[in-house]
Amino acid sequence: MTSPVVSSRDLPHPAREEIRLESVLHALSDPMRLRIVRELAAVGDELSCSRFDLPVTKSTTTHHFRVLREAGVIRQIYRGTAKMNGLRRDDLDGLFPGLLDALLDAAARQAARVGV
Amino acid sequence: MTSPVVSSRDLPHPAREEIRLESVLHALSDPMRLRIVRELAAVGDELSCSRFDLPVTKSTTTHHFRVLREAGVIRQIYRGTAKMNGLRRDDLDGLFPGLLDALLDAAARQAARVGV
DNA sequence: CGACTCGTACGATAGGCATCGTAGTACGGG
DNA sequence: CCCGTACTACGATGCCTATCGTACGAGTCG
Repeated sequence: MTSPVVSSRDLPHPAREEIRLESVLHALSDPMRLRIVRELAAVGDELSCSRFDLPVTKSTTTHHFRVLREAGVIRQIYRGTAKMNGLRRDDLDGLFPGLLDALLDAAARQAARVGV
Repeated sequence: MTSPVVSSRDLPHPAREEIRLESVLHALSDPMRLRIVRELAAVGDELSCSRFDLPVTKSTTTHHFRVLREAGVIRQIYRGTAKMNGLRRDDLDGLFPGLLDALLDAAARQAARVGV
């Protein structure tokens, strides 16, 4: 059978059962990463890394996306030269029902309170 | 009027409006501190530090309680030689409705899944 | 007072991590 | 085939932090 590889480069993701709450919380405890996740949730679709306008260098951006991926918060796949990022909403909702929405709501409330 | 000081030693707590989501998530991203908060929520009352049987020294325990207090997750007051710890549920619920319950539920689910 | 318990303070240590810069790899288009 | 774009890898740096041990302070009880 022909190989089902979509892209030649694959990225390691934790399986749903391997996702740890502590790692998710740690990933979201960084302002830059929380911002990324909020933006992903707002768009509701996959976004390439370059679509984010973060006040850090590309190296640092790569680092943050890797932390989010290894924590199981986002899924990353290569599509051409772009690296698409999507929230693992189904996995997170399956493991921790209501948590992601509560977190996003909390972040939105704080943003509204403190000022974007 | 006579001074309303209950105990001679007072501890610094962030006001409700000063509590930051990132700090709360960071505080709860440590297994030891998540365990403390889960126990506090389960009991539903104040507990002295010594009521917790944690696999770390007393110095480290003190450190974890301080992180939780400075993040605004718990409130600590001295009562005699004991230092009582209580969840700041009203403040957290006021700032981030549903978040604490979602977090506690998520922690309980993971504990049930992985094994206490 | 004196002993004991509870918790703190301080220093040390080892590891983690957010950030950067530079050099490099993968892919797509002319 | 060469170039540009997108992202990575690696090393450095400075800061934060989880942990410990020891020495100390504050209360309580005999």
